[in-house]
Amino acid sequence: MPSARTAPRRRGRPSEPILSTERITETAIGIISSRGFSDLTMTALARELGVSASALYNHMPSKREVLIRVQDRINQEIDCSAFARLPWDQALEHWARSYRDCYAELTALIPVVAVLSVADSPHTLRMYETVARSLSAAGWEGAEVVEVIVAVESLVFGAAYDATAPADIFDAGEHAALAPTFTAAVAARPAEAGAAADAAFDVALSAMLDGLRARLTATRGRP
Amino acid sequence: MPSARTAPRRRGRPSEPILSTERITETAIGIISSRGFSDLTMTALARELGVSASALYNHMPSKREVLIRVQDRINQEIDCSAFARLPWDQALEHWARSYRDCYAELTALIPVVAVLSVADSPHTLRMYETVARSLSAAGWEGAEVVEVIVAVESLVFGAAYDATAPADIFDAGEHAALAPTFTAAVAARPAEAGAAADAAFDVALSAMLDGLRARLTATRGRP
DNA sequence: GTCGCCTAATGAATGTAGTTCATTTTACTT
DNA sequence: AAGTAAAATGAACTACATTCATTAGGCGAC
Repeated sequence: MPSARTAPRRRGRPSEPILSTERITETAIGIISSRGFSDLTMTALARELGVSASALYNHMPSKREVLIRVQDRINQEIDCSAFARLPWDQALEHWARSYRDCYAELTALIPVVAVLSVADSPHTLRMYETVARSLSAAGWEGAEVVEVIVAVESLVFGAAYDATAPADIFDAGEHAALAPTFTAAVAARPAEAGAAADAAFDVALSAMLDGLRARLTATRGRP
Repeated sequence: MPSARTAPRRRGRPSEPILSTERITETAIGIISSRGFSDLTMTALARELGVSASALYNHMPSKREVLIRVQDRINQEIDCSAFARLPWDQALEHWARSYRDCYAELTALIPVVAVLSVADSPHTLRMYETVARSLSAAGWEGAEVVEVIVAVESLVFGAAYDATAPADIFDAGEHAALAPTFTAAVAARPAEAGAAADAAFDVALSAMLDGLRARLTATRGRP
């Protein structure tokens, strides 16, 4: 409980440093987990750390930098273990599901991470290397390796949004008469939002993997 | 040029209304197109309309509402014409490409639209109905219709981010030694960011469509 | 040893954005 | 003609990220 302090610290450098990039990053993740992404403000982060907001800027140049650190840490949670024990396609499926689950809780990070250079994120880079090795060993060649990764990742980010959408997102409301076919199809979905999103992700992911498998065997057929 | 006014308007209701939801929406789109999404502030919008910022709140309850209107208008730009003249899978491909192109320019809108109820967006709803009819006619049944739409849409949103990512997003920089396989694959990509993203989207979309085609014929094989 | 620099904190201030509110003026309704 | 609703203004409020001047401890060089 670092937020509970009795006497306000006096000015000047403390004997023992209070902050570090690691502590800031972990506290940021803690706030996101317990209170949600929108509560992650520099002020809230500072309060949680028992420090003034401006002190953060001695360790992080900007909030964006905090988010970059958070992202790299979060990506460690993505389960890449399947690549060590399963063929590329099954491993890719495990990876994609774990990836989506991670970011379904963190959709607010997607606009940041989707356009973030991997150069600043060593753990993320390690993850890509694991995937790339599996694909390469399976016969994917050259740029295709990256294209397959990007393909799955694109689906994952989009599906993460869908996973957090409210249950009634496709209810036409008063305009239902405008879209009878669509409305009927929506009515056939599971009532629970999570189940509906899961079903759609299943369809999407298995279709994409089927297509990728077909492409790989077609390519290997004519070397 | 509504932004150029000589005398500041005096207080009170004007004889002729200056604002309307339509005018606000169109001006918002104009700002996004000419100056970019980040320049779309309520203040900038008001200035462009020759009005004070608070006046906007007589017509829109929040900025979010402005974005919802913008989104519904933007979705009219998505090309759905292929559904009238091509089989479901080819039409879906045309639609997905047009959809991605639209949102590649507007990634900042994705977090809003991806979780937005269609009830407030009649044009979006009409688009879904067009797609749903084509899928339904092709033999997709019940909830599958929505699942296919969500599958393609998820890919589209993710790919839109990828399309706007900087060219060096996958450059490992000083950590290249950590990821030799991945780095080699990245080096084989087209140098130009747009071309690389297009190639990845091609792989993703054609894989997904191949998989969906296979699923449909498999289902129809055993009724 | 003490001088000076770097580091790491505080607290005040700044800038931007979205939003609210009291007020004013006009149009519309009865 | 009176009363109500609509549509503008301008000032104020809030939240947030960020900057700046200031203060104080740690530490290496003379």
